[in-house]
Amino acid sequence: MQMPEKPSLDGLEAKWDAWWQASGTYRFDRSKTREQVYAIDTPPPTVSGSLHVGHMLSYTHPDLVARFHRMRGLEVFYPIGWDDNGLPTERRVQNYFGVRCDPSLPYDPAYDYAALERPGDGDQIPLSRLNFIELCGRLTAEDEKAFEATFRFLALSVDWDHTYTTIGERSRRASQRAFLRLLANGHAYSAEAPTMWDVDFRTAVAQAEIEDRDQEGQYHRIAFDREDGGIVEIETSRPELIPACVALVVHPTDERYTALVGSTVLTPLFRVSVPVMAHELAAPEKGTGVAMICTFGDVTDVTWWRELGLPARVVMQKDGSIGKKIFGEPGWESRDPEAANAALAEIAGMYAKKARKKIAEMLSASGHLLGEPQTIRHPVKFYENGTRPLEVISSRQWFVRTLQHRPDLLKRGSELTWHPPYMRARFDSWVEGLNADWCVSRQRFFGVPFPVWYRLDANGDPDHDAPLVPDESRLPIDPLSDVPDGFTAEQRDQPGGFAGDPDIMDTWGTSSLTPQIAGGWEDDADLFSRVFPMDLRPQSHEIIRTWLFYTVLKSELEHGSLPWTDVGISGWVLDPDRKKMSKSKGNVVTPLGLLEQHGADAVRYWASSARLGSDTAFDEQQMKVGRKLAIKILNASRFTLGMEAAPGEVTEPLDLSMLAALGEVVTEATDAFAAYDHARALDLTERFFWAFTDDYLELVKQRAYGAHGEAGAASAVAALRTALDVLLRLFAPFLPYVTEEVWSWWREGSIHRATWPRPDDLGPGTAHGDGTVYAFGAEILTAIRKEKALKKVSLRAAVELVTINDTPDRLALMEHLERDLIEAGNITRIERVPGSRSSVVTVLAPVES
RNA sequence: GGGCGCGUAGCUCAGCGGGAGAGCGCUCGCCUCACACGCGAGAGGUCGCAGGUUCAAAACCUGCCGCGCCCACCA
Repeated sequence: MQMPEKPSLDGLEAKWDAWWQASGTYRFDRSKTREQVYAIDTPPPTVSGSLHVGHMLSYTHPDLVARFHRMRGLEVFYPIGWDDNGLPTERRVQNYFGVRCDPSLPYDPAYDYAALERPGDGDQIPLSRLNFIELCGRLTAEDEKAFEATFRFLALSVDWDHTYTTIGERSRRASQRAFLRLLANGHAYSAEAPTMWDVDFRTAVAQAEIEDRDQEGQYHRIAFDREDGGIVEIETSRPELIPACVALVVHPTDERYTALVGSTVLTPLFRVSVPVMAHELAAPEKGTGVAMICTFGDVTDVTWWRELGLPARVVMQKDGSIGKKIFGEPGWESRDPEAANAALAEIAGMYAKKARKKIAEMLSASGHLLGEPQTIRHPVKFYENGTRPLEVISSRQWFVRTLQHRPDLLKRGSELTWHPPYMRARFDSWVEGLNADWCVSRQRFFGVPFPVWYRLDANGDPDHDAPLVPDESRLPIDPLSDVPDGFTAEQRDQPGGFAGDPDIMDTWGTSSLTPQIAGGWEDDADLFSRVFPMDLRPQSHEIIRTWLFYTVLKSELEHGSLPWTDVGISGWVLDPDRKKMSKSKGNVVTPLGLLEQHGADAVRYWASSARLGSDTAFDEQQMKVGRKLAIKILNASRFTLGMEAAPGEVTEPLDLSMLAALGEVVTEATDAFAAYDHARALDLTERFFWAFTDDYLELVKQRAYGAHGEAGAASAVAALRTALDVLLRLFAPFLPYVTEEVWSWWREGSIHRATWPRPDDLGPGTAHGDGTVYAFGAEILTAIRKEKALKKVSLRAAVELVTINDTPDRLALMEHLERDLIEAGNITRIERVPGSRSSVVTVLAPVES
């Protein structure tokens, strides 16, 4: 036995991480069949900055499950990826290097990126699309190394030979293949349609990436002139869109306005004749009950525009400014084109906010603004990463059908086993609230391109209705570099030639395929058959509507099945103010700093004590408790294994009773773990362990040293070792480093490949024993200690007499405890008084001077 | 506006039909030959509020109040 004189936690992480990697402890054995495999669809963290404290929580949870099932004999498929593609990375690269992507520039294969690596440079150096993509790849590769180091410190038992990136070749191939198949079977389509648009990033965004933010705005009460005299009053928070107004709308049953429906009114300033129409969505209680329909102020406008068959007069441009249009031309008829053009010229080029103020002034001057604008707070839609409100802009985009699959998706949601179950409500409410198909194209650069080209007609106009697609064997392709079959490179962007689709996919277009990418879908059909559908999707709750939803959708459309059977939802880490731990705070408290300060086992202990689904307070105190537990395990192990007496048969009733009690813990902890309640499994184990060291060790210590002969010592040492062996394995998923360290002192191989304990491991005695003797012994010991504490004497202080008043049944147990108690309490004599009460009276010996 | 979750000792939480609990913190002790990075003991709570069901409610039902989150068409 190799046991250090003074055991310590220092350096355990580096030592065992290296050993695990070298011995392939967590390597996936792909010879196992699907039934023998437990597969986890690990979240690929976004590589656009640093890990934060929340990651320590949400990545520890699946690791606990992985280690539990691995020890139970399943082969665990536990891959990990890095989500590097997407807008957050582009933004980070732009800020980090001071560059911007200019797709009009030619690619420079010899570009000197080293010259750029001056963080903080504010210059906007233009880079070609491919150079920009290469630069993104360089930075994310650095981040990925740092992420891996932190996760390995945390002891995630992933197979580090099995990693992927979402911009990598396998991910691009899988994403493009999935897209082509969706296109082929009609689940994907492109359309020129109004979509939510971020004017800063200049890209379409999907419903899932939109969030409401409460903003200040102004209600403007505005008069529209009726052509037969009189006015109609409307209220709007967006008067700058009056030039884009195509109609007014009222509710069909709103008697105030019934007579108006069918008439026309003139828009103020622009003098455009627009109809007053009726539609169910008009809310009589909002504003005046008359709404202005613009192309497009919001998504309701889109509905009205479509359902009422209105024309489009768009003034909002893709950069968020008001464009120049010419009134008087077809589609832009006005009763006074000159005035209309003059009015538009006043606001052209302005962004929405400025134009709003300007047009309010103009309306005021013309007498169409009624009263003062009323300041209000109202929800405004933003892209989740954006800073300016979204606009509705009409453009050509790719969509994946979701609306028509709603019933199937709800059914899939109900087939999933959710941990905790109530999280399913979030999935359901999201699916039920879907109002648009998934807009999956982005007008960005660092992502997976759509693998399609378009024929150009003689005028050079693309034929979007019949895209040219590559054979799947060519994937992945870049349509802006690669050439479709039957064409030559010279025909690119030439009339009669072809053009590549310039867009990339929503980052979720790739992330929604993590089970397929990690599982080797099509690239490695053999592997895929052994891991898919997977067992567990661990994730946090705020991405149920994105990652979880899209993954279920893709799996349904491609495989007609769920991608996994179980979902485990981790909560958030809250700072002491009960707010979600913010990025800035997360940067002050870095994961690596925490791991170094408290030790990985301690951080894992904190994470493990949080149940799935519930948010958790960031609590370094709890990490200190975890560290104390790990140190206690070291010391208790050293004590147990340092006993000189040889272990023998467990014969003493106290020893058998302790093992029986531990058997109960094994059963309950196993059940809890199997039900994804890791926190309960830890709690049960920890509770037993502390009582084990405080009471059991104290009770048998002297006997184990040989105070009552060889047989008594042999029984105690055997029981101690058996208990230690089982406790170490129960602790192993939570505290992988300290348990591996102790295991290495006296056992072969890794504890993380050892068998998860079963009640049978506690020996035959447990079959007919129970914890009664052990519990009673602890109770008496506590009573004696209490007396000493109250008398403020040492726990070694001699006790002259202990009188135990109790029922005959319980007193009978003393037969098995008396000798051990006398040693543990330094007692001269124990007297038993039969009765009905349960009490212990202790008489201390006089203190010797 | 709809939905979900949570309100138990100063803090973090467990308990979810019959004893109000744990850890931390606090107080008081103890160098006891595994551990002073330790050990022992103690104080501390009308279990958010109000009704109801029950022999019995922290736990079940109803209604409030508070907190957090998810969803919802910006007039």
